[in-house]
Amino acid sequence: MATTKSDAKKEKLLAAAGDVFMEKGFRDATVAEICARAGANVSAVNYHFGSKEALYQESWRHSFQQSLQAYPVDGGIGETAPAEERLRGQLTALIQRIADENNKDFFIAQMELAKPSGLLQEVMRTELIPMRQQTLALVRELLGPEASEQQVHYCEISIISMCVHPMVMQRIAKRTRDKGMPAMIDDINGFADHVVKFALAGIDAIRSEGSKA
Amino acid sequence: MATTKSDAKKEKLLAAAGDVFMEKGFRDATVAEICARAGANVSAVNYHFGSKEALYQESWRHSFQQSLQAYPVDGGIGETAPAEERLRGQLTALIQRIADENNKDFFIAQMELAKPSGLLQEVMRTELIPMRQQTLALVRELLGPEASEQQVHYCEISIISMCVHPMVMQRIAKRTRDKGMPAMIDDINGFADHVVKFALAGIDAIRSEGSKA
DNA sequence: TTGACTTTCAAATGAGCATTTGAAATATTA
DNA sequence: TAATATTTCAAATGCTCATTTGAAAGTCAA
Repeated sequence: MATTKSDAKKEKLLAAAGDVFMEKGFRDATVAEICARAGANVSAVNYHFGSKEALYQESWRHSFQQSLQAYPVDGGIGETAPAEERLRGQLTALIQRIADENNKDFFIAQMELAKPSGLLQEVMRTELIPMRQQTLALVRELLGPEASEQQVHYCEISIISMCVHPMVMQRIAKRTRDKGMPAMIDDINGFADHVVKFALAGIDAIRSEGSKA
Repeated sequence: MATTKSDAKKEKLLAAAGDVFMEKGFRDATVAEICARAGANVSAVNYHFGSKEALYQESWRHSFQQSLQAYPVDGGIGETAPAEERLRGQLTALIQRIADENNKDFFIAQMELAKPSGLLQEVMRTELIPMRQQTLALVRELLGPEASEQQVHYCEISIISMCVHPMVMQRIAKRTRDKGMPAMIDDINGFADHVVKFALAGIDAIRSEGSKA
């Protein structure tokens, strides 16, 4: 069975590719560098994956699976817990997931959003949208049956933004070793608490303004 | 005076460059395309600006000046207005600024953050940081003198994120003609109102928890 | 108009890179 | 072990650009 050794090499290529794509983006990553880091010959990529593009897609999927496994969407909070706790679970998991420097998928996705190569569009849609549905449902529950769809929608956007944007910026700042930004968010759990508190207060305010003020 | 005609051409190049850099990013934008759109010869870029890199920096600065002129940071709310109103002014201006499809600077900045070329780092720092100081000061005022620096900091991050992230995503969705996303935020002012309400509620909640609960 | 500029142009030049190739090395199977 | 299939390799190959070049047009001042 040749697969065992061959698979090990593919694994190494996937890992190296994830790193390089995260650092440089699809266009600026070179096959040569990926192969060098994986200790392989330049032609390994084409041999094992067919093309740089195919490797890109594979490597993102690979990273995504890993990161979801490490941080389940619900944050380990069961469905029977009160809604506030479930929100805390989801947001904390999301924040931790982005903060974890081993996770490449979120970062690659960010670049992909900023300048789509088109290569991940399909993969991302099928993977990411179901995740947001869960938060949407939870927000709807917290807002109560009176709330309009638009209110639910706006709240969900606000809440996700409070998690995603700061954490992505944080990682960027770290990467660029920006001395102007002195470790903005040092305590991940503290920040997650802040976001949950802020979010719940916001939801309450919108809720009490009635269905479209 | 040759400058008059020469300046007109430079202006055209700057505009075309802004468009192309916004659509493709620095790396994928080609000098050939920029010149074609500006109705100029390929060597025009090097003749007028020295290099593609220099054009990139110039064109960002140019876009930034334009967009700040169109949307002053304070949103036209004077310093004597109550803090809540000044916050509304700042956030509304920021949201409108990003939403305006004539503004390229924010979008280019987004790509630059996701994958820094290093070319804008200095320009952006000097331009963007002073802007955030204003929001920071306002949030500090709203939180009251009891609030810790960390609370001020976290709140400012949350609020800016609620403005920036959704609007950037919105423009991305529009650009990619994403049929999955049906015009998420149709009413800019309505969304701005939502954000202000949400933000003020969050600030209140943090304020009433005391200086670090 | 003439002579000194500035600006435009089409055609090189040359660098960077993904991908191909065909031979060599290595593993698998019988 | 010999025949066959898989995997690696160094060296092409060929493409896409940014930038250069030197000549041709334009422009201006006298």
